[in-house]
Amino acid sequence: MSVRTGRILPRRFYQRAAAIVARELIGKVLVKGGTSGIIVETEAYLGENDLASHSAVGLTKRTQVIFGPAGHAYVYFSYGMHYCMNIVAHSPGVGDAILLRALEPVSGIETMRERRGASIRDRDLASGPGKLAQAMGITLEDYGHDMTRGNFVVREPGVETAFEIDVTPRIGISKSKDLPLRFVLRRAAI
DNA sequence: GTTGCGATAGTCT
DNA sequence: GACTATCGCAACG
Repeated sequence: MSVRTGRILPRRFYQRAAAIVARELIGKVLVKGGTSGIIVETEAYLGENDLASHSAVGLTKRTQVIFGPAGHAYVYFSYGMHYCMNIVAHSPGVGDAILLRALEPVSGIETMRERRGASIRDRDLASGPGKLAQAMGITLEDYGHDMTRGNFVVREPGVETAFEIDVTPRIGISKSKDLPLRFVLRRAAI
């Protein structure tokens, strides 16, 4: 099954504040190899002044990429068992990033099921940060990858459709938890 | 449908 | 040595 998609999002798309990029990533298509999915949930992390952000601890070996140029992948290992996928935003030195929290699978669904488990339902294949990374086969090997090149990119959707975006506080953090920086594609009423 | 909890390892203090 | 940008399962209703 082939799925029509539009152009790769250019570097300048990412060279803006994380909150704006996070909102505009909703409805775009994450593509890696033969797998792809519509981005339906993101969170913005705002750099050094945002205590919930990894960049708040400053420049370390782990956080180097967040302080680099926009449009690169920041992947980290969490809770001893999950990878989480972020894309760096804004300008070098700022430390902005967007966490990709959930996808709606589009293609390569059988590949995703091989990675996630044979009995997993489509809607649960990538319905969380750790699940998204597992379904797409994202690991530390993707740390620093340029998301405007290669076979791991974000594209415009093939067909533009109207949708609404809900904005809520971020999930699973203990600091700065009240900021409205989580963006969710609102499913059309069935 | 919901809530509660244990697993597990890298990173920083 | 504490903490974590999580998940899946088990128990319940």
